[in-house]
Amino acid sequence: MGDSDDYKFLQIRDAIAAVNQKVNLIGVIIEFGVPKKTRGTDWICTLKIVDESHPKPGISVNIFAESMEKLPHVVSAGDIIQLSHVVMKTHCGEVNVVFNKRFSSFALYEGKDGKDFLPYQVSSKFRPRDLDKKFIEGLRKWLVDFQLDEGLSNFSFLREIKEGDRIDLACKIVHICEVAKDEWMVFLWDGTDAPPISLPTKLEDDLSNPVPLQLEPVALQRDLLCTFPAVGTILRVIFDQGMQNQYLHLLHSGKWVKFVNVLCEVKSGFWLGILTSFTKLRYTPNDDQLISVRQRLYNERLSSERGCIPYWCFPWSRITEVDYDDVPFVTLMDVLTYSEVTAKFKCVARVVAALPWQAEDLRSPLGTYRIRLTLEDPTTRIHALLYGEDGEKFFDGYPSTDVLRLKMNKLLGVAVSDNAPRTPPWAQFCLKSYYLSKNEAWGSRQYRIFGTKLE
DNA sequence: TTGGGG
Repeated sequence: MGDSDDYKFLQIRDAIAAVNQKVNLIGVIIEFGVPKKTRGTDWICTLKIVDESHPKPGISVNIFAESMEKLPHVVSAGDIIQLSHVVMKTHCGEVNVVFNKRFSSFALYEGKDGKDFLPYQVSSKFRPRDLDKKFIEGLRKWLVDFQLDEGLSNFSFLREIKEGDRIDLACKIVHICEVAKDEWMVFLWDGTDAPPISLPTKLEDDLSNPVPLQLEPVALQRDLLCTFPAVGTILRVIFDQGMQNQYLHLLHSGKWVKFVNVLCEVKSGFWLGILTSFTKLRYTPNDDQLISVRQRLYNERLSSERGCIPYWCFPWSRITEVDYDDVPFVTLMDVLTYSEVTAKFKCVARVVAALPWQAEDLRSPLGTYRIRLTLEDPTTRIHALLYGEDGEKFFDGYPSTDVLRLKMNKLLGVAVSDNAPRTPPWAQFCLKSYYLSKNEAWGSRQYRIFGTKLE
C-alpha cells in the first residue's frame, strides 16, 4: 500500500472482499473480551466491530501486542476503534482482521456520546490525521439510531440458568463490592427468579455446619439491600483466577450490561456466576431491545397478583394453611427491607434447613416447641423462629414423634426412599418481625412464624 | 508465531 492509500478507509463490507490485503478500517466495537496471554510470548485481545456497511454480525479483530499495556483497553462496548495497516485473513471460511504489532496501529475513541475527537488510547505507531475527525463524526451519527441485531445469539433470563451452563445474560448491575480482602462480587438482576436448587440429601447439623443465609462472607447491610429490587433473584458473580482487575473497571453499578459466556455454578446451595477469560461484554445502549424486554416483563410482573410469588411455585401447591387469606404476598427481600421493625407479612418460601430438625428434639425440656427454620425464596434467605403456641398451631398440637417426623420430612422435602436430593416444597407462611431489645430495635430484629398450619 | 471458541 502506497502513501496515497494511507487516507483511505475501507468499509467493512469491502474489507471482507480484500482477503490477505492490508487495509485501514474504522468501526464500532460491539463486543470485546479481556486481554489474554497467547501460547507464544504475546498478549491478545479480540474485538468485534461493525459499521454501516456491515451492521451484523460484526467482524472479529485479533490484536496482538508484546504486553498487556500495549493492547487496546476498551472502556465501553460502543466505543470506536480506528485500525490502520491491518490484514484481512480467512479462518474456517470466515474473514477476520489481524493486527500485526510490527506495522499495524490503532486509536480508541468514545462512542456516540463522545464530545471531542481525541482518542483516549493510541498505539505507538498511530499517527493522527485531520481527516480522522470526519470518520469518527460519521460513525457517531450512524450509531445514534443503530440497534444491534442479536441474530442467533441466545440471551437467557436468570430463571433459565442451569448448573454448569455457559450462558449469555442481559442484566442490571445492582451492586459491586469487595466481600473479602481482594475478593470482589458483582450483583446482577433481571427481574426473574432463578430456579430453586436441590439440597444435599442428608440434613446437615445446622448447629455445627449451619446453612448460610448468603453466599458472601458477611451479610450485606440493610440500607444497601433497600436499594435492591425486592422481586427477582440477585445473582452473585465472581471472577475466574486473575480476571478480577481486568473486569472491575468495566462494570458499573446501576448499569445494564450484556455478558456473553458467563459460567453458572452452584455453591453452598446458591447460584454463582463466574466471569472467565472467555466472557465477553456486548454493546448495551440505554434503549437496548433486550433491556426493554426485561424492564417490561418486570413491570408486568409487579402489576400481577402473583408478582411476589416465586415463579417456580405452582399455584395449586399448598402444604400450609395460613390466616389472613386476603393479605397480599411479599418477598423475603420485602421482609428484610421493610421500613419498620415491628410488622406482619405473608410470604411463599421453602424451608432449606431446620435447627433442630429431628422430630424428638423439636420441643424444649419444658415441652414447648422451639425451632429455627431457614426460609428461602428467589430473593434471599432468612431465619424464622417457630415457638410455643405458634408451633402448636403449626404442627396441630403435640402429635407423636412418628407423625412429627413425617411432617418435618414433608416440610424439608426429605425423600422417603432413595438418596434423591432434597427439594423442599413451596409453602405459605405468616411472618412477624419484632425486636428483642427496644434500645436496639434494628440490631435485635428477629422473625417468627405465626398463623400458619402444616397440612 | 500467537488466536479465531469454550
